[in-house]
Amino acid sequence: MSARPTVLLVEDEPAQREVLAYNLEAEGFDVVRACDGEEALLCVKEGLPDIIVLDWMMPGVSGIEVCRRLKSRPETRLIPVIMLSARSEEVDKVRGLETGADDYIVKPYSVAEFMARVRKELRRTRPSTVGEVLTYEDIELNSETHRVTRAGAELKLGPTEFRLLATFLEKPGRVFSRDQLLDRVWGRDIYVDTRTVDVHIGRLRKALTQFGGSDPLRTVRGAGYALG
Amino acid sequence: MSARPTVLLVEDEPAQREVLAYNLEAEGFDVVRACDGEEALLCVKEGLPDIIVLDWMMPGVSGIEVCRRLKSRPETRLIPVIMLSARSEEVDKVRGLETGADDYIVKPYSVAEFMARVRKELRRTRPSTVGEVLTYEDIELNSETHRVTRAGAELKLGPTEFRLLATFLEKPGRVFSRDQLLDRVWGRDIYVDTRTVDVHIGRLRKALTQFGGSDPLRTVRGAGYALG
DNA sequence: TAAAGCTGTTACATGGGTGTCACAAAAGCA
DNA sequence: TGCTTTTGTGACACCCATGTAACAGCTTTA
Repeated sequence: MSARPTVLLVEDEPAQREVLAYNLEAEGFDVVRACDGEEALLCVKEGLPDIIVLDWMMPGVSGIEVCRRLKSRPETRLIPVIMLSARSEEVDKVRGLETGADDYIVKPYSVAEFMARVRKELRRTRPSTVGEVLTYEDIELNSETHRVTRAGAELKLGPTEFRLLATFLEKPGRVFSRDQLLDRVWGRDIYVDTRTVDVHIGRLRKALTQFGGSDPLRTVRGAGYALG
Repeated sequence: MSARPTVLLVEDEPAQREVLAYNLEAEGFDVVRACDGEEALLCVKEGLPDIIVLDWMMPGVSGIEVCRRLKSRPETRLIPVIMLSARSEEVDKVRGLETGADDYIVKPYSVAEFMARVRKELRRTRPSTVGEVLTYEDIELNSETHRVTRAGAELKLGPTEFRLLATFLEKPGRVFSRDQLLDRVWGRDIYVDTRTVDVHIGRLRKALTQFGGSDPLRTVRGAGYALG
């Protein structure tokens, strides 16, 4: 599956948030940041993350409430949730787990401990994540060596096409809207014309079929693109 | 590699120190003693030990400071460090781990436990750190003699190029970003311009091809560099 | 102490990747 | 069928990432 698991990091305090984000990104995770409960729920709706790190105390919708809602919906129930809290009382811990959180970290904690917990949860729920090779049919993308092959032949594609293909390979079959692709491939704060996506899809198609083979990309009119 | 691994034992209290030294020597280790942080750093500079046992509380440069310095330098980063401390508070433990210590033993401990931890760290790190010869195709790097050859001919390269090549040789094919290379080759807390990596890549390329042969380094546009 | 070697920075050339546009083609819709 | 909307794609100008020479500061060596 995904070589870059997506972590939804929900923490209202900027300093804390960025420290964790820095370490997660350094380890190769895609980090989606959220500052409060409402934003968190929105992000989950946008694109399902592979794991959620949730601060307990937040303005607005609290972490505990977010967790409760996620765990009560079938489509989000299986996403592991790690709760962060400043309170160490056993009572809180119990309540945290009762809402369905999969793990619970009490501040202060070391970054090493935090990373270990995240990896543990991901190992538990996505054993296939450990491999860094994404495949779909005869297409292989190795994110470690940055090489892409189709039916054994190496394909030459630019950085943008590479990330684009990687995005599709993470969730084969899923339809990505142009805006979602811009977010994931180009970056959240980049302003680029939507049609640029079309052009790069074209380039990716050309690259994927340069040695023959059918076009694996599907255009979903009015919605976006999908792999397979 | 030496049949007798060298242990650098840093402990200011003589009784403690001699008990540990006695047991280490009985098990066939070469023991180098140091009474404080400054002496410890000097010993490390003299000749790299295979493992370091470091007392937390010491006059002058503290154990935690010694550890931090060792872990921030590429040439000493891989030496395992075991911290000894009388404090068992969680806070201290966290701080100890954040400095990069590989293990942490809280006093009082049994000698058997101590020896077990030392053996464990050596088992973990020795195969890859001590006297290993790294190869890729016709390139050979001997970390013990600090010599590099290609197709049998000895290459002359500077310290930075040496560590750079060693980094690539540890994972041939893997793409390292410039930031990752700065972390691993220069050191985590060194601030150096990213482009410096490019220059040293160029120097390494020139060194590797000075007697002919193709350039084994691959530039991955927008991502970094890789060997092969 | 001088010489040699190494390092990090800067500046400049260059080539390839990028985004945008315009128009063609296709797909929906009435 | 005719019209509108959406998508495919060739062309092109731009500019950013990379390669590299030059240089000054620093450390090591003779």
